[in-house]
Amino acid sequence: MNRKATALDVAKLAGVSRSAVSLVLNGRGDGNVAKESQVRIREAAATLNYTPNAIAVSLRNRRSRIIGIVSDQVVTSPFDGNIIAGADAVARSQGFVTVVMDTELDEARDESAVATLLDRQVDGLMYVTVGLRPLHVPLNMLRVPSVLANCFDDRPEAGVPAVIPDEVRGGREAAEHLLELGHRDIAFLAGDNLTPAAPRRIQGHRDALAAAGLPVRPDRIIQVGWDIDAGFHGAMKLLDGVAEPERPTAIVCANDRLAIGVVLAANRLGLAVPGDVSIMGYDDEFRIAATMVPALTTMALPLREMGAAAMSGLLRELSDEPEEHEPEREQEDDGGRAETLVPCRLVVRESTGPAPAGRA
Amino acid sequence: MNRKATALDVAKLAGVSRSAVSLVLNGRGDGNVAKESQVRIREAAATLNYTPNAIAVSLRNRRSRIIGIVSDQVVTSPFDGNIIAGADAVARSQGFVTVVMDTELDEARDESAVATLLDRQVDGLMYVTVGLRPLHVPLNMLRVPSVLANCFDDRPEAGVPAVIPDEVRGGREAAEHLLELGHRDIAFLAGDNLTPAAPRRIQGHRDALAAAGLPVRPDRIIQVGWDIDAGFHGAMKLLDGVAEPERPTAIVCANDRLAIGVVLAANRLGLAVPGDVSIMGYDDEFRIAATMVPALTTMALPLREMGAAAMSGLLRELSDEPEEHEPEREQEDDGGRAETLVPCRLVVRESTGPAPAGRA
DNA sequence: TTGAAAGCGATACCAC
DNA sequence: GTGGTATCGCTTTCAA
Repeated sequence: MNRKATALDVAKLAGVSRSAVSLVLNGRGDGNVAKESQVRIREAAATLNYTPNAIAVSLRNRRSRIIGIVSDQVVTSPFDGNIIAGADAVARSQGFVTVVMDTELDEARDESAVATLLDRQVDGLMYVTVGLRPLHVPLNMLRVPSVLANCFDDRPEAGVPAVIPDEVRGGREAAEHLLELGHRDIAFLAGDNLTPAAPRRIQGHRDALAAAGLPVRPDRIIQVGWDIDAGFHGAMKLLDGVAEPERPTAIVCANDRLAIGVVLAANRLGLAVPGDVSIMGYDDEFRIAATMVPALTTMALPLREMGAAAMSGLLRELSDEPEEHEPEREQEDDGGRAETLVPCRLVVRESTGPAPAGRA
Repeated sequence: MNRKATALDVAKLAGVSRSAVSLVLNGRGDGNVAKESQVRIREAAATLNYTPNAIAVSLRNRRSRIIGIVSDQVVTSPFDGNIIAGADAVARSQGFVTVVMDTELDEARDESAVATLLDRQVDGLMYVTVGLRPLHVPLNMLRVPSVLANCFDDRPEAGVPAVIPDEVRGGREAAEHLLELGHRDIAFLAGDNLTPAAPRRIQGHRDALAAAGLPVRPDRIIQVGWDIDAGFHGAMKLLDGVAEPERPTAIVCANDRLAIGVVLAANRLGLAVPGDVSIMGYDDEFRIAATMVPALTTMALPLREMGAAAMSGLLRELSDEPEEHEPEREQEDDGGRAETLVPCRLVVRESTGPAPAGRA
């Protein structure tokens, strides 16, 4: 066990040539190598505890069965890690492994991370971000099949397929849930527009209200921030000292931390959730939404699904063009960059309920 | 740009041999290659946009300047990502890159993750966990210099250095903060003992009370769980319907989510924080502790520092034995496995204050 | 000062 | 059916 065994060691022990070893261990033995030799080779490999040196294999084959994942800060931040989990599961199921490099949001490191990965002969690349966002893909990413998860390149010529959540629909279905519960005065709390997630969710919200024939009051859409304190202050503005008929009966928050702030405010004001006011979150943040008191009704981001879909697409592309990557063949079949929308999932828990009597 | 340039291309363009290229580009040009050739080589490399094929280099050198990081679920869970950030920063500063593989808490994948990394010729290995925990290091990890971050192997023969937070001291200093504010009746809320973090923090808490000559009431140590709802119910037990003189004036939570639950309960009961009861968190969870209402006083886990310390130690070991790793030389200088304790950091915010008048 | 040649470990073609 | 050999891209030693 001192130094790892090589194919040559196996060959010697089995009394055959290196080529025979290679053929047998790669499943191409039948019809090429005598059955008897095959057995001896396998035995030798087993006793020597032989595994091929992956470096040598990739050097030779110019392909590594490794998918490189570049993350803007998925690894180091608390969010969206399940995108990577979903991607990794799919990759593993097809005999690929993933390695991740995190740039900690430093765009200057994009190119070099990709270069490092490319130098290691990754077969494909995936770029993952925390939160939906547009970006310019690092140019060298185009050298191998690539995919974007939770982000997209809005320059049409980029041509890198993207997998993102269907935020508009998510916003719409959140509102529809509340509408079905009889709410007619629904506020929406979100952060800034730095991420397109905010305007898209709001858009869906508006769509739903409009479809229900309800007016969209501008003062019911509040963009305050993304954290607990923002939710708290936003809710105070909406609820504190406001007479009951003027109070919204439900508040949709663009993430679960905002919702925590809103609940905190409601508690402070002596308002029952969901008795007096229904509160929805968004994201279904792990260890947050489900354990809140009350447990948060929320719109779950399809993180694992997104990662899985992105990786599936990437591997499909990989197997389609087994030999050489042609960056020229830019246009997708549908004549543009492919953008896959994955639907969010409504999770009903305890923080939403019927509108208070008389307000429906 | 179609196919990557190789050293041979550079040599041809510069009109020299491949060896010359190698020498010059690796800084060993002076004294071996004519100054003039050196210039031509560098120019050629630049125009061809040449970077050495990392795979070939590692095959040749049997070393890659890559550190493999195995994570139990740091990547995919929301916690402790900054350990990796800290480690990566140090590695990068010394010309190493890190690649991460996450096992999603599936111990069966430990060995294979390490094997994959080893097959790629990583020069060193780091194992990182979410939350302090004991483990059995994968055996094959001993083949290269390795280090544990946020975890430890309690079998003395393992001999892998570990970097972990000083939880006992953290628990002690949390209590001391409250003691200094005049609190005399302090409760402690934690989760189960599945992670040694709980008993260690409690130990520190007891130590501090004992040192202050205060009794440690068993009913003031409550182990309920790690999530918001656990904090809520624990707090209700402590505070609901309890007459003021019998109520603890401060509650230390073993993480920030528990603290959220406690604040929620206090709000519900009409108790002011910190006016009626002071509440401390632990971890300084990103985007949670600082933005709570009120902002949480907490004991910050030194995640970045731990990652940095672990990586520094690993790289030091790597440069100490540049040639061959000898797994035999097991004993550390101090005669046992080295365990580095990194102190936690008290962060005072708004959720703690002086004990209520008459209760100090 | 320069270049030829020998590996690093594995694969695949091609004679035998 | 089998094994020799070129090759992947680079580093390093050794002659010239």
